[in-house]
Amino acid sequence: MTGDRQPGRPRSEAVRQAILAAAADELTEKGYAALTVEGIAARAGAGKQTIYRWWPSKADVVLDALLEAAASRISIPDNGTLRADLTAFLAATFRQRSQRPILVGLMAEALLDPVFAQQFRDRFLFGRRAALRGILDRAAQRGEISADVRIELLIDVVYGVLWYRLLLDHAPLSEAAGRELAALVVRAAGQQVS
Amino acid sequence: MTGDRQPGRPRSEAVRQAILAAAADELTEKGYAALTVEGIAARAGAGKQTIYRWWPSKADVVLDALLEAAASRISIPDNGTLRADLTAFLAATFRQRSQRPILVGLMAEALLDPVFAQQFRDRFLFGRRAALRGILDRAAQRGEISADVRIELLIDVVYGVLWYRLLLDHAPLSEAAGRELAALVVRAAGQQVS
Amino acid sequence: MTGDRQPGRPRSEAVRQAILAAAADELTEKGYAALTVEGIAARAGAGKQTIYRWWPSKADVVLDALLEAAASRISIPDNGTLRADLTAFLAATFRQRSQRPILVGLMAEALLDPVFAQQFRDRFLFGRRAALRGILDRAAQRGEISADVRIELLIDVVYGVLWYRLLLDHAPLSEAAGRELAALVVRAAGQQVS
Amino acid sequence: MTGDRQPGRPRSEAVRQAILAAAADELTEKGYAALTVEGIAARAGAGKQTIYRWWPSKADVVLDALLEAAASRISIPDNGTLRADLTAFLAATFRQRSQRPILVGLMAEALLDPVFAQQFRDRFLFGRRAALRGILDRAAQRGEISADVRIELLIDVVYGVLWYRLLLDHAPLSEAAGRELAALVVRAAGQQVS
DNA sequence: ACATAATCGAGACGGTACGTCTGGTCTTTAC
DNA sequence: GTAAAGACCAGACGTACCGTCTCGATTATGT
Repeated sequence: MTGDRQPGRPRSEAVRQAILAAAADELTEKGYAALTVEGIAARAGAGKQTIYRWWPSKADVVLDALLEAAASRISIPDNGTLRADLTAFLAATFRQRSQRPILVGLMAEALLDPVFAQQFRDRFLFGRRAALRGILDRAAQRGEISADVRIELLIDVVYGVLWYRLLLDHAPLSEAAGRELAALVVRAAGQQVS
Repeated sequence: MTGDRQPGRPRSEAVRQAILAAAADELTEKGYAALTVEGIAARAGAGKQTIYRWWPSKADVVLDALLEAAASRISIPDNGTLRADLTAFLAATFRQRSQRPILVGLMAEALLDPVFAQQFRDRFLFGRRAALRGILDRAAQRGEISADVRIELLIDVVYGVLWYRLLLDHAPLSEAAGRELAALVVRAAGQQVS
Repeated sequence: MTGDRQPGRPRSEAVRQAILAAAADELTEKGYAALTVEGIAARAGAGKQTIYRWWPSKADVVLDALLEAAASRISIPDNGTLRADLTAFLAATFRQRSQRPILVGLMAEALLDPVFAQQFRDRFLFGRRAALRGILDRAAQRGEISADVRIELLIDVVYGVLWYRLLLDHAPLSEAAGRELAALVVRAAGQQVS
Repeated sequence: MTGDRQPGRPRSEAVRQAILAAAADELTEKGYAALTVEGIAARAGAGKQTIYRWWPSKADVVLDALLEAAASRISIPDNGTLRADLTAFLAATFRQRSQRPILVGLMAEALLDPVFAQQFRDRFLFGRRAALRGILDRAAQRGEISADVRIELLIDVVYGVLWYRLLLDHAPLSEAAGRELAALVVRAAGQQVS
């Protein structure tokens, strides 16, 4: 009746965390582009093989590190109006500016590697979309969103602008920018005049 | 009007084009991630040094190849209404789907290399923004855009959605999608009800 | 008697020998000047890194290959007279004419690279001198060498003539030449008339 | 009757000397191994083509530079005895120790390149041999050299020891060493006891 | 004067090998 | 079986020179 265990030495949780921590440290120190499996292993005091055994690529390690750190999730606000909710959501999102290099690095990786791209979508991006979808769904129930506007498109608009600015870095991701974007989405979602 | 030439053998235009063509070929055959300077040189029948002499990185070669090919620019439509212009513009943009791997590769590079990022912005992205801005400016003169909506934000919305889908590949970039996006932008740009 | 081994995969003896063999083959096929680390690695089916890990330069690889092959050492003859010993020694030395390109190549390298020069002296040339010194020491004990002739100078004479001809290639290194040189050394070593 | 000149711009003597001087300078500064045609051309303010037009390799440039400098030849002494002449000759030779790196470099080149080797022999080494042969021939006429000793072998002994030490650098090339070598050659050349 | 012809500086060009770096895999011993 | 260590094959990196080539400019000879 004992919980069936497979034979052999069990995976070390300590090692796993050491690797994730090492990845995070290397990242903040040198940036994503200079990240190497070799470097992570060396800093973690781990063998390269140990990393390859559990993660298919360095991007997956970083993704795990990101998800590990993202325990402090963005809370989904509920202020009664779409504009207020959106503004709060964007402000909370923009506040995590320290994650920018990580997000940008992972996106670069996803662009170059379709296999990782799916991981990134499924384990990270879709989660964020779901949070936003919650806000918009509630707004729709309140009648704040016109029937002929697909909510998925609104999500694309919000995250599209967000990522586009994250990548291009041509415009600020300030709280004011959040307010402006929220206003635009509200306007786009609302009823047409005639 | 002085005809002063610098001394030494002049740069060979034939070689330049051979390299750009080779880069384009390698790209379509193997994809951006598998692109190497070595491979481009070999296919172009050129020395590696010749590439490094004129381009700081493989990304710059690809960018030049892209710009060279983009002689057949997207024409800026003028149909009298914002919705029609936008729909035509997006349709024309989406039609160049063969460029997707190139664009995605270059964006990945820009994310990893800030120096190249500036090149990419200045020589490519800003050019595309300018085209779109032309359409929106005309609409503004016609009074189709509310005074409290910044045109730059509308550009971010259009290209944000476009790039977000290009990168994520979670939604189609079809003509129907173009129509839907155009409608949304028109709605967001238009006069508020009350 | 402790069986302590250092951790990690041990160096592969098979690979070491494959590299030395490949070096020897490339050498006889193309000559020392055309020898490249790249070529050796390719022929040995080894990575370049593996060569650089264990040898500082291609010359050191060749030197090792030479020493490996020189297991069949020149035996030190003992025929009772200096003239007979010297003649036999030189004949044995000259017989290894196939080594000429190797020796010449290594000497060229030693001339251009002081670091390798020391290796070459210590691991090869001094060994040969020692062999000859054995012969001359025995002759000295027999009283065949005048007290006012330094044995080291005699060694320089023998190997000086040998190398000078090896390098210049202006006179044969035949058995007859060996006899003539032996005779001259005996004469130089012998007692003065008055 | 004018010395027929071919048409076209004549070779510039100034450039020729600038190149030889540049080669000599680079040599003393960086050593033979680090010498490059590119470096010589740059320092001389000359084009690479100009060098390749007149010299087949960098070694030939250096050889010309050496011969140019060797206008101050070693005078052939005539003191009446072989021992005195040889001692003086060797002392004069050893005194030019500054030439060591050049000689060693050229010898290395000759070892690696048979075509240059012939140049080096014919234009330099054989000249030196001839000087020594003059001394030995005179000694032979005076009866100082036994009939059964070939003069060419004696030359090999002298230059053999000289080059061997030049290359190996294991023993000094001092005036004392010259006296010792001269004594040995005299002894070897002289009449046998019995 | 003006063509002809060879030289010169400059530097681009196709190549080749360099020595380094990283990626993934494999082979040890220790636990 | 997992882990650290580190050797191994593979192959691209960016650099350095090679020897050749194409420019414009220069400097002579032969009309």
